[in-house]
Amino acid sequence: MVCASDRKMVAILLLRHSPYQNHLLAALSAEVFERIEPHLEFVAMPLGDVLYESGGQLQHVYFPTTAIISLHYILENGASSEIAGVGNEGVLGVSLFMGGNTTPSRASVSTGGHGYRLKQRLMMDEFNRAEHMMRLMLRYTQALITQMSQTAVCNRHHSVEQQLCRWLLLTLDRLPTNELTLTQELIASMLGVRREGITDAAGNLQRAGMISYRRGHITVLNRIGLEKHACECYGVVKKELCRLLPETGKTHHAERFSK
Amino acid sequence: MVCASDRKMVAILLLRHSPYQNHLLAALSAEVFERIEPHLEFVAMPLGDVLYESGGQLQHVYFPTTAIISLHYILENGASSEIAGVGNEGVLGVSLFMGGNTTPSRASVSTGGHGYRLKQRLMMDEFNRAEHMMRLMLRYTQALITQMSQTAVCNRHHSVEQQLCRWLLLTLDRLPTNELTLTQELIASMLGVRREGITDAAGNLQRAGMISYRRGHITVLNRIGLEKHACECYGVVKKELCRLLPETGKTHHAERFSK
DNA sequence: AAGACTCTGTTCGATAACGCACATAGAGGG
DNA sequence: CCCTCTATGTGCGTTATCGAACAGAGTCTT
Repeated sequence: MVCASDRKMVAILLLRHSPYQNHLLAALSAEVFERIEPHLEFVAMPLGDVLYESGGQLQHVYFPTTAIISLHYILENGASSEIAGVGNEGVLGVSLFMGGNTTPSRASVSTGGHGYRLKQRLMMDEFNRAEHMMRLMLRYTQALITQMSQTAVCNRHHSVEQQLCRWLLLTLDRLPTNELTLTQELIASMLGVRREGITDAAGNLQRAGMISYRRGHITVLNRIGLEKHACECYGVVKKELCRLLPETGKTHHAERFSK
Repeated sequence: MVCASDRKMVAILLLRHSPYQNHLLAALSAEVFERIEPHLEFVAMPLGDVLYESGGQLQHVYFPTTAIISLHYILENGASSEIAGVGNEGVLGVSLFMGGNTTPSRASVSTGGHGYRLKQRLMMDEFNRAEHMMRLMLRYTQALITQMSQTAVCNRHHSVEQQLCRWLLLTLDRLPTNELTLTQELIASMLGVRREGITDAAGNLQRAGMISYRRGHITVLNRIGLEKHACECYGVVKKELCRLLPETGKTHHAERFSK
């Protein structure tokens, strides 16, 4: 029988599906991990899937590996904005262990992929039983809080173009490639602006040589350029994540924030 | 010797300073409360006082009674926005027990008054030792998360006038009177908009008979009207707070959200 | 290969908020 | 009581984003 850390290496080397692709799961102690592993359920998360509806009861927490989940709030008039995103660095469903069980926002898949989920009951048992799990989850929650506050300030003070840069970078950090598969329409609904605004901004970035795109695909050509063009918000969110969860390791890119 | 609940009644009847004026402290079990009471330090919180600076180390958590604290984020260019407010319904310094110890925002007093504080060390001891304290703090933190997300969406989609209504209502809920003592300039910096924008919006509300104001003082005349005029955001934040912390009792007003 | 559909580019006027300049008017200190 | 300081009111022109309408272009289906 191989031990947990061996399996971790194997999974990474082969780039097969593995719970270790999620940074939080990977940061668990061997003891905790081995206890929950049998209960981790591998799930497909196709684009658009709604994992929970505003006010609904949470049955699971989700640890995305290749998928990205968007938490967004839908106003009475139908307008909406993304409040935060959750990728392989995090977990969906913090309200479960925070004690609220529901939140007034919707969680839907913004980048199709896979992930693992854990039943509410098991998560709570673990949270209450293992100091380690609780600390990790609370620190992640604080990183999420940072992301939300930053979104609030950014919405008020920065241009659509700057926000687009921030959003692209945050999304890129959760992907293994430098190509995003999504339409301008979708990005617009994430940022809560008009689709035309994204067309404008993306056009500018393309002319500046930072990105290149075609129907439903965006390739980032110059990451450093994007970072310079983005507002400070990206850096703050990134730095806080690294500070709060150093054991989750560095993301694919963005080494300059990993200090 | 009087017991805790006797003292609570006495404090309320006499309207003297008492830790029970803070809803979270009041919601603690007698056992926990009696343990921390000797360590609660009564502090004055004059307008403008900075309780902590972005990135600074937290030495205490603060439980406001009559003061209101504003968490705001200050951008590199000096612009700023309030991300959330903390009054007698809450506690300042959640990052302490969430495990981060610092947050990238500034906390300053937006309405002068008083409160109690507890040393970091004692707070942590209690958090780790008493299940009750931990649950309460986590549920409050989730309410705070709701407030932050709502701020993000509100910043994007609602007019200055609607936001002013929301802000007035939230502030009013934390005060025993229906008069706020602050300048338009100050409100503007809270909402992250121009002072002239507030002058406009406040003028409209006054003409509509909902408020009346003079230099540095705003009196709310028609609370129901304000609620109707505000965006949905106020109600959502309020309802979540009541849902998550029912034991903190209803606020002075806003009974319609206490369902 | 053709057609349908969806995504992207572009236009136009409308609107909300900004930035600045300056006038007026309370409030508090000497 | 006057004077000064600061808060509030108002009027510009400027800018960013919105809202709606439509043309072109890619992609997928049949």
